[in-house]
Amino acid sequence: MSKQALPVVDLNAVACCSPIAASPMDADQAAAIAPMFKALGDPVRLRLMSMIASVPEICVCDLTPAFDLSGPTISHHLKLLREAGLVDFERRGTWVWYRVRPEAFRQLGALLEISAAPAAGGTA
Amino acid sequence: MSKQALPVVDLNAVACCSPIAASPMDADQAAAIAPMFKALGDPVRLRLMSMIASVPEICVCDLTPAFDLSGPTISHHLKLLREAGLVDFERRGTWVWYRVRPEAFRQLGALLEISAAPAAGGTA
DNA sequence: ACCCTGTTTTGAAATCTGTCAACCTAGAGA
DNA sequence: TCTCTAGGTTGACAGATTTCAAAACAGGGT
Repeated sequence: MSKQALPVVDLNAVACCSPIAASPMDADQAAAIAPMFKALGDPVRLRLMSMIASVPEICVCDLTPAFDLSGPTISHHLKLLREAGLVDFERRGTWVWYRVRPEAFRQLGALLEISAAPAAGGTA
Repeated sequence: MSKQALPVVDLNAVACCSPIAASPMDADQAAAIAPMFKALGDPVRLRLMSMIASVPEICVCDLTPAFDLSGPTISHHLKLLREAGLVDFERRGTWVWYRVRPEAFRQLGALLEISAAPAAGGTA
Protein backbone atom coordinates (compact mmCIF):
# COMPACT_ATOMS: atom_id res chain seq x y z
CA MET A 1 0.00 0.00 0.00
CA SER A 2 3.00 2.29 0.33
CA LYS A 3 2.46 5.86 1.39
CA GLN A 4 -1.27 5.97 0.74
CA ALA A 5 -3.52 8.66 2.18
CA LEU A 6 -2.98 8.14 5.92
CA PRO A 7 -5.97 10.32 6.67
CA VAL A 8 -5.77 12.23 9.91
CA VAL A 9 -9.50 11.84 10.29
CA ASP A 10 -10.38 8.26 11.15
CA LEU A 11 -13.90 7.84 9.86
CA ASN A 12 -14.54 4.91 12.14
CA ALA A 13 -13.77 6.99 15.19
CA VAL A 14 -16.33 9.55 14.21
CA ALA A 15 -19.89 9.22 15.43
CA CYS A 16 -21.34 7.77 12.30
CA CYS A 17 -24.53 9.38 11.23
CA SER A 18 -26.16 11.22 14.05
CA PRO A 19 -27.16 14.58 12.63
CA ILE A 20 -25.64 17.66 14.18
CA ALA A 21 -29.13 18.73 15.13
CA ALA A 22 -30.04 15.49 16.86
CA SER A 23 -28.25 16.21 20.09
CA PRO A 24 -25.44 18.43 21.34
CA MET A 25 -22.10 17.16 20.16
CA ASP A 26 -19.38 16.58 22.71
CA ALA A 27 -15.92 18.04 22.41
CA ASP A 28 -14.34 14.83 21.11
CA GLN A 29 -16.88 14.34 18.37
CA ALA A 30 -16.52 17.95 17.35
CA ALA A 31 -12.75 17.69 17.27
CA ALA A 32 -13.00 14.59 15.09
CA ILE A 33 -15.44 16.03 12.60
CA ALA A 34 -14.45 19.68 12.34
CA PRO A 35 -11.37 18.97 10.18
CA MET A 36 -13.60 17.60 7.45
CA PHE A 37 -15.68 20.76 7.31
CA LYS A 38 -12.53 22.80 7.61
CA ALA A 39 -11.12 21.09 4.55
CA LEU A 40 -14.20 22.15 2.58
CA GLY A 41 -14.02 25.66 4.00
CA ASP A 42 -11.62 26.99 1.42
CA PRO A 43 -12.89 27.97 -2.04
CA VAL A 44 -10.03 26.25 -3.83
CA ARG A 45 -10.46 23.01 -1.94
CA LEU A 46 -14.23 23.10 -2.28
CA ARG A 47 -13.82 23.44 -6.02
CA LEU A 48 -11.21 20.70 -6.15
CA MET A 49 -13.55 18.50 -4.15
CA SER A 50 -16.36 19.23 -6.52
CA MET A 51 -14.22 18.45 -9.54
CA ILE A 52 -13.07 15.19 -8.00
CA ALA A 53 -16.57 14.21 -6.88
CA SER A 54 -18.05 14.87 -10.30
CA VAL A 55 -16.20 12.04 -11.97
CA PRO A 56 -15.08 8.55 -11.02
CA GLU A 57 -11.52 9.75 -10.79
CA ILE A 58 -9.40 12.60 -12.08
CA CYS A 59 -5.75 13.25 -12.79
CA VAL A 60 -3.92 16.06 -11.03
CA CYS A 61 -2.90 17.14 -14.49
CA ASP A 62 -6.57 17.96 -15.14
CA LEU A 63 -7.07 19.73 -11.82
CA THR A 64 -4.13 22.10 -11.78
CA PRO A 65 -4.86 24.01 -15.01
CA ALA A 66 -8.34 24.90 -13.73
CA PHE A 67 -6.82 27.32 -11.23
CA ASP A 68 -4.60 30.38 -11.35
CA LEU A 69 -2.39 28.79 -8.76
CA SER A 70 0.99 27.13 -8.77
CA GLY A 71 1.35 23.36 -8.83
CA PRO A 72 2.71 23.22 -5.29
CA THR A 73 -0.30 25.14 -4.01
CA ILE A 74 -2.76 22.72 -5.61
CA SER A 75 -0.69 19.86 -4.30
CA HIS A 76 -0.89 21.37 -0.82
CA HIS A 77 -4.67 21.66 -0.97
CA LEU A 78 -5.00 18.10 -2.22
CA LYS A 79 -2.92 16.96 0.70
CA LEU A 80 -5.31 18.66 3.11
CA LEU A 81 -8.29 16.98 1.44
CA ARG A 82 -6.44 13.68 1.82
CA GLU A 83 -5.65 14.29 5.47
CA ALA A 84 -9.28 15.15 6.08
CA GLY A 85 -10.14 11.71 4.76
CA LEU A 86 -12.23 13.15 1.95
CA VAL A 87 -10.25 11.77 -0.99
CA ASP A 88 -7.97 8.94 -1.95
CA PHE A 89 -5.20 9.04 -4.47
CA GLU A 90 -3.19 6.59 -6.46
CA ARG A 91 -0.16 6.95 -8.63
CA ARG A 92 -0.43 5.20 -11.99
CA GLY A 93 2.67 5.56 -14.03
CA THR A 94 3.53 9.19 -14.45
CA TRP A 95 0.22 10.55 -13.26
CA VAL A 96 -1.56 10.69 -9.95
CA TRP A 97 -5.31 10.09 -9.79
CA TYR A 98 -7.69 11.31 -7.13
CA ARG A 99 -11.14 10.03 -6.24
CA VAL A 100 -13.58 10.82 -3.46
CA ARG A 101 -14.11 8.60 -0.43
CA PRO A 102 -17.85 8.13 -0.58
CA GLU A 103 -18.05 7.11 3.11
CA ALA A 104 -16.70 10.46 4.20
CA PHE A 105 -19.04 12.28 1.90
CA ARG A 106 -22.02 10.31 3.07
CA GLN A 107 -21.12 10.91 6.67
CA LEU A 108 -20.89 14.63 6.22
CA GLY A 109 -24.26 14.60 4.52
CA ALA A 110 -25.77 12.62 7.36
CA LEU A 111 -24.46 15.14 9.86
CA LEU A 112 -26.33 17.92 8.15
CA GLU A 113 -29.63 16.11 8.02
CA ILE A 114 -32.12 18.49 9.47
CA SER A 115 -34.28 15.49 10.25
CA ALA A 116 -36.01 15.94 13.58
CA ALA A 117 -34.39 19.29 14.14
CA PRO A 118 -36.88 21.36 16.09
CA ALA A 119 -36.24 24.39 13.94
CA ALA A 120 -37.30 27.58 15.66
CA GLY A 121 -40.75 28.74 14.82
CA GLY A 122 -41.83 25.33 13.70
CA THR A 123 -44.99 25.77 15.68
CA ALA A 124 -45.99 29.03 14.04
CA MET B 1 -34.76 44.67 13.69
CA SER B 2 -31.83 46.96 14.44
CA LYS B 3 -28.43 45.35 14.09
CA GLN B 4 -29.72 41.89 13.23
CA ALA B 5 -27.52 39.20 11.72
CA LEU B 6 -26.51 40.83 8.40
CA PRO B 7 -25.10 37.55 7.16
CA VAL B 8 -22.16 37.84 4.84
CA VAL B 9 -23.36 34.76 3.00
CA ASP B 10 -26.44 35.55 0.97
CA LEU B 11 -28.26 32.25 0.70
CA ASN B 12 -30.18 33.41 -2.32
CA ALA B 13 -26.99 34.11 -4.20
CA VAL B 14 -25.77 30.59 -3.63
CA ALA B 15 -26.57 27.92 -6.16
CA CYS B 16 -29.41 26.34 -4.30
CA CYS B 17 -29.26 22.61 -4.17
CA SER B 18 -27.00 21.19 -6.79
CA PRO B 19 -24.84 18.64 -5.01
CA ILE B 20 -21.12 19.21 -5.02
CA ALA B 21 -20.77 15.94 -6.86
CA ALA B 22 -23.25 16.80 -9.59
CA SER B 23 -20.90 18.94 -11.62
CA PRO B 24 -17.70 20.90 -11.14
CA MET B 25 -18.37 24.04 -9.18
CA ASP B 26 -17.19 27.34 -10.60
CA ALA B 27 -15.07 29.79 -8.65
CA ASP B 28 -17.97 32.08 -7.75
CA GLN B 29 -20.12 29.30 -6.38
CA ALA B 30 -17.20 27.97 -4.38
CA ALA B 31 -16.45 31.42 -2.99
CA ALA B 32 -20.06 31.81 -1.93
CA ILE B 33 -20.38 28.46 -0.23
CA ALA B 34 -16.96 27.88 1.31
CA PRO B 35 -17.55 30.33 4.20
CA MET B 36 -20.38 28.17 5.46
CA PHE B 37 -18.20 25.09 5.63
CA LYS B 38 -15.43 27.19 7.06
CA ALA B 39 -17.68 28.31 9.88
CA LEU B 40 -18.32 24.66 10.75
CA GLY B 41 -14.65 23.84 10.45
CA ASP B 42 -13.76 24.81 13.99
CA PRO B 43 -14.50 22.40 16.85
CA VAL B 44 -15.90 25.12 19.07
CA ARG B 45 -18.22 26.46 16.40
CA LEU B 46 -19.27 23.00 15.32
CA ARG B 47 -20.23 22.24 18.89
CA LEU B 48 -22.01 25.57 19.28
CA MET B 49 -23.87 24.86 16.07
CA SER B 50 -24.86 21.45 17.31
CA MET B 51 -26.09 22.86 20.61
CA ILE B 52 -28.09 25.52 18.83
CA ALA B 53 -29.52 23.11 16.28
CA SER B 54 -30.59 20.62 18.93
CA VAL B 55 -33.23 22.91 20.39
CA PRO B 56 -35.66 25.52 19.06
CA GLU B 57 -33.52 28.25 20.53
CA ILE B 58 -30.89 28.69 23.19
CA CYS B 59 -29.56 31.49 25.37
CA VAL B 60 -25.90 32.49 25.20
CA CYS B 61 -25.94 32.05 28.94
CA ASP B 62 -26.45 28.33 28.34
CA LEU B 63 -23.81 28.09 25.64
CA THR B 64 -20.88 29.80 27.32
CA PRO B 65 -20.55 27.56 30.39
CA ALA B 66 -20.24 24.50 28.17
CA PHE B 67 -16.75 25.59 27.13
CA ASP B 68 -13.47 26.38 28.83
CA LEU B 69 -13.37 29.65 26.96
CA SER B 70 -14.01 33.26 27.83
CA GLY B 71 -17.31 34.95 27.09
CA PRO B 72 -15.81 37.18 24.43
CA THR B 73 -14.38 34.18 22.64
CA ILE B 74 -17.74 32.43 22.51
CA SER B 75 -19.30 35.66 21.37
CA HIS B 76 -16.74 35.89 18.61
CA HIS B 77 -17.49 32.38 17.38
CA LEU B 78 -21.21 33.07 17.46
CA LYS B 79 -20.61 36.12 15.34
CA LEU B 80 -18.83 34.03 12.74
CA LEU B 81 -21.74 31.58 12.66
CA ARG B 82 -24.03 34.55 12.17
CA GLU B 83 -21.92 35.99 9.37
CA ALA B 84 -21.90 32.59 7.67
CA GLY B 85 -25.68 32.79 7.65
CA LEU B 86 -26.01 29.66 9.76
CA VAL B 87 -27.77 31.17 12.76
CA ASP B 88 -30.03 34.03 13.76
CA PHE B 89 -30.11 35.77 17.07
CA GLU B 90 -32.46 37.97 19.00
CA ARG B 91 -32.05 39.92 22.18
CA ARG B 92 -34.89 39.45 24.66
CA GLY B 93 -34.43 41.54 27.74
CA THR B 94 -31.13 40.78 29.34
CA TRP B 95 -30.42 37.63 27.38
CA VAL B 96 -29.61 36.89 23.76
CA TRP B 97 -31.12 33.85 22.07
CA TYR B 98 -29.74 31.99 19.09
CA ARG B 99 -31.49 29.66 16.69
CA VAL B 100 -30.48 27.93 13.45
CA ARG B 101 -31.45 29.11 9.99
CA PRO B 102 -32.93 25.93 8.61
CA GLU B 103 -32.55 27.10 4.99
CA ALA B 104 -28.79 27.30 5.39
CA PHE B 105 -28.67 23.93 7.02
CA ARG B 106 -30.80 22.36 4.36
CA GLN B 107 -28.68 23.88 1.65
CA LEU B 108 -25.49 22.52 3.07
CA GLY B 109 -27.06 19.10 3.33
CA ALA B 110 -28.17 19.27 -0.28
CA LEU B 111 -24.65 20.12 -1.37
CA LEU B 112 -23.34 16.95 0.18
CA GLU B 113 -25.89 14.70 -1.44
CA ILE B 114 -23.91 11.95 -3.02
CA SER B 115 -26.85 11.45 -5.36
CA ALA B 116 -25.70 10.65 -8.85
CA ALA B 117 -22.07 10.86 -7.85
CA PRO B 118 -20.25 8.45 -10.10
CA ALA B 119 -18.16 7.06 -7.27
CA ALA B 120 -14.96 5.54 -8.59
CA GLY B 121 -15.44 2.51 -10.74
CA GLY B 122 -18.81 3.59 -11.96
CA THR B 123 -17.84 3.34 -15.59
CA ALA B 124 -16.06 0.01 -15.30
C1' DA C 1 -29.90 58.21 38.27
C1' DC C 2 -27.08 54.43 39.59
C1' DC C 3 -25.51 49.92 39.68
C1' DC C 4 -25.53 44.97 38.34
C1' DT C 5 -25.48 41.27 35.11
C1' DG C 6 -25.23 39.42 30.43
C1' DT C 7 -23.24 40.06 25.93
C1' DT C 8 -20.61 42.23 22.32
C1' DT C 9 -16.60 45.14 20.71
C1' DT C 10 -11.84 46.50 20.73
C1' DG C 11 -6.96 45.76 20.88
C1' DA C 12 -3.10 42.90 21.06
C1' DA C 13 -0.31 38.45 21.10
C1' DA C 14 0.51 33.84 19.50
C1' DT C 15 -0.46 30.65 16.19
C1' DC C 16 -2.10 28.90 11.85
C1' DT C 17 -2.94 29.21 6.65
C1' DG C 18 -2.39 30.07 1.70
C1' DT C 19 0.94 30.88 -1.55
C1' DC C 20 5.14 30.76 -4.22
C1' DA C 21 10.01 29.61 -5.62
C1' DA C 22 13.32 26.18 -5.29
C1' DC C 23 14.30 21.56 -4.76
C1' DC C 24 13.41 16.53 -4.53
C1' DT C 25 11.21 12.04 -6.04
C1' DA C 26 8.84 8.54 -9.05
C1' DG C 27 8.24 6.46 -13.17
C1' DA C 28 8.84 6.25 -18.47
C1' DG C 29 11.69 5.93 -22.30
C1' DA C 30 15.97 6.13 -24.94
C1' DT D 1 22.34 5.09 -16.92
C1' DC D 2 20.65 9.62 -18.23
C1' DT D 3 17.10 12.59 -19.01
C1' DC D 4 12.44 14.25 -19.13
C1' DT D 5 7.92 15.17 -17.11
C1' DA D 6 4.25 15.03 -13.41
C1' DG D 7 3.77 15.88 -8.63
C1' DG D 8 5.08 16.29 -4.01
C1' DT D 9 8.05 18.52 -0.19
C1' DT D 10 10.57 22.36 2.05
C1' DG D 11 11.25 27.00 3.52
C1' DA D 12 9.74 31.50 3.84
C1' DC D 13 6.49 35.29 4.18
C1' DA D 14 2.10 38.01 4.27
C1' DG D 15 -2.22 37.79 6.02
C1' DA D 16 -5.85 35.50 8.69
C1' DT D 17 -7.52 33.14 13.00
C1' DT D 18 -8.06 32.11 17.89
C1' DT D 19 -7.90 33.76 22.22
C1' DC D 20 -8.02 36.82 26.22
C1' DA D 21 -8.28 41.16 29.06
C1' DA D 22 -10.29 45.48 29.18
C1' DA D 23 -13.78 48.42 27.86
C1' DA D 24 -18.34 49.44 25.97
C1' DC D 25 -23.21 48.53 25.53
C1' DA D 26 -28.13 46.95 26.75
C1' DG D 27 -31.71 46.13 29.94
C1' DG D 28 -33.62 45.53 34.49
C1' DG D 29 -34.04 46.77 39.21
C1' DT D 30 -33.45 49.65 43.13
